[in-house]
Amino acid sequence: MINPMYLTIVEDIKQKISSGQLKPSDAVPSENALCKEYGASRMTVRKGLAILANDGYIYSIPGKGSFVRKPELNKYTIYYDEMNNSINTVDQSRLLEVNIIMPDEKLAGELQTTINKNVIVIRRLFYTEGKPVAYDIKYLLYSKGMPIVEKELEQATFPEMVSGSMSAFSLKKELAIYAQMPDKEVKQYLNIYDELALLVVEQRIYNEEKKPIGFCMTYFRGDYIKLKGSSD
Amino acid sequence: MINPMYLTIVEDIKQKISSGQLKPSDAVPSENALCKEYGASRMTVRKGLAILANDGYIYSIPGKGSFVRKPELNKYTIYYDEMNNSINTVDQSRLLEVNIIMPDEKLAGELQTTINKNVIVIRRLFYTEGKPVAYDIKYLLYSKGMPIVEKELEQATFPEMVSGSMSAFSLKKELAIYAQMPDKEVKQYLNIYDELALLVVEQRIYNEEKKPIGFCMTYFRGDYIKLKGSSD
DNA sequence: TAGTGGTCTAGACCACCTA
DNA sequence: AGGTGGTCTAGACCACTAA
Repeated sequence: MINPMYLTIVEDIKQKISSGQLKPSDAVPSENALCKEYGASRMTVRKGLAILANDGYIYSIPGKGSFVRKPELNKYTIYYDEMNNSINTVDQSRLLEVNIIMPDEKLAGELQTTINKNVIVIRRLFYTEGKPVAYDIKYLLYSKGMPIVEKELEQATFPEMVSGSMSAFSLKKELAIYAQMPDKEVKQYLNIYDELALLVVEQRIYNEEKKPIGFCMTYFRGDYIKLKGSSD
Repeated sequence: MINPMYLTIVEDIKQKISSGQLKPSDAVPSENALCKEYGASRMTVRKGLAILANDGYIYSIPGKGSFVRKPELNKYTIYYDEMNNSINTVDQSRLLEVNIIMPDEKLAGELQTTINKNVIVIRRLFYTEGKPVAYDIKYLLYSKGMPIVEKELEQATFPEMVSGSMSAFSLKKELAIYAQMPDKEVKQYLNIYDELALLVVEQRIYNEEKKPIGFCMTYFRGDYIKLKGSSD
């Protein structure tokens, strides 16, 4: 056999689901039935079903059976890196400001901290072939191990800045994406003289306990960014 | 015991990784070592390791061992539905056009078909509280089971339109997201009189063999859409 | 009570890697 | 040759569900 037996089971059931022979909320044959059908032991059958469950094809209810799941029609995976997107790569970065400030009330609320706690501000401009393509501003709660070398700060993405000071495995991250007209300040930074739309990406990073660690806004020239996502 | 043993193993190793006690590319103790450490059988240990591998914490190399994976810092999951986003819900939809056309060369290329094959066009306007918020245009290769009832077409999302004619499990989908200024046509449709940015979302749907089934562009008023994504 | 999935064991053989 | 992970077995006991 080229394939291990559990993969044969997986492929067979996937095929039955994809072809419509098994429809959402239909029952998959019981583990014992599959054992007999394939002449396999129960652990082997269960390994196959575990893979199907992990891939989102089925779910199991103790005492009842395994059933075909309704597919998630709206789910996509996106890889976001403020320095690289599907139509552009930042080849140069300029540090506009690195500072320690007291947050105003809005920022303090965003970071769930108080206005007398120090916050690091990092403002950068991203360039491609000498032209400014994005304006980036980050606010970080200080913690040990933060990069403070300018060369590092110029090149680091948001998660990278934080992952120096803690294991990146425990980070929770959120994105918000929207379109907006530039204000005067951003127009100046990005050399925008005529009408041009901005793509704005907000990033929030939390620790394991969902406490905010950092907040970031990146304003991309609309003609220099395209984000891509895909299912599976 | 409240937790099954394999979950204890999972939590222990996750904790060691999150705390930095085990770093990326470090070796996880071998299966036999874990068997002894927890007094468990090998299958139980392997079940724990399989979960860690599935969650992206470790990977295994036959003959060598299991190792801590570098976390994916840039990965996000986004749920996209042209009718619903994090700041707005479409409460009404108007069908502008349902038609069968011969594609021009650009569209034929996009759908990897020829200019003498029929293509369905569906153009819609989305409203919120009586105001137009998005202009939506879809091109579909015809196949059996397509919805052709107007009421269905008004309310269906792109994947829903296609999933009537085939199992949604076999679909591959892609998104592209960018910002753009509206042209005259879109300005009219969306009642835009002053400067307003558009968020444009392109959707592509493919069948199992990666052959295109449909292509869709949705132009959102920038003030009526915010897409959200998150890690894990 | 019979059937279901969830957990777990104590073996086995294999292919692979390192020394 | 000895250790590693990958596959597989033939049992076991449990909690849950349904008739």
